[in-house]
Amino acid sequence: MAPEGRLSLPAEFYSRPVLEVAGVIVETEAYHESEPACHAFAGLTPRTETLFGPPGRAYVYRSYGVHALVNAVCEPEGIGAAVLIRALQPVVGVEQMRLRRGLIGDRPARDSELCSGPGKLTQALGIWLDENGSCLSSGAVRIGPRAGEWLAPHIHDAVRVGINRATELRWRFCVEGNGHVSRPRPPQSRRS
DNA sequence: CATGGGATTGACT
DNA sequence: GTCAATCCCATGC
Repeated sequence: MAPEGRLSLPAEFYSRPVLEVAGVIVETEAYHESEPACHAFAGLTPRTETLFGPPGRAYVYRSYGVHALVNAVCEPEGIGAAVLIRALQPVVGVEQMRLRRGLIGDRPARDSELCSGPGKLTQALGIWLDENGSCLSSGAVRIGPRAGEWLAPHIHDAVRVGINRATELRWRFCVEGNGHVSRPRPPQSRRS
């Protein structure tokens, strides 16, 4: 067994490109055409074309004129729905992420500042608007199943961030106690 | 055609 | 806590 512990990695793990970056999704939000916070609520428009398209593709749009935010399109084709990827725990390519994120003030980003927000993570991963419509199974940006120590995390639900409508829905989902989620942090689970 | 409002972030008080 | 940056696009006249 490996001296440090429980897990050793197959050689295949190391066959990746040296500039590849990867992380574990620790925060998401759900959006559905049936509720007005979803872009698809307005119906099929040039902007929402990807949202109404086949599932398993990336819906990437510009936020506040500045940031690119990435979603995983869900539900059958014809239904506008997606999951916004809001935060990652960085795993592979941390220094590449740090380069992409640039300076925070006068210093490099801490690990917890690399992907702790929907705009931050697209910057850290190098995702831009041209990824809109790309396949999340076979494209440059991929999402895979959880594995190992990240199986079955405890999930905290909360109201979504930065929206004014459908605020009753608790469709924000964070891995409880994880230090890589975005602000506002969900309250720590209490001792009982 | 003009307008207003963001699924945000980082700097600053 | 406040605020500007920055631009697409939905909406309304």
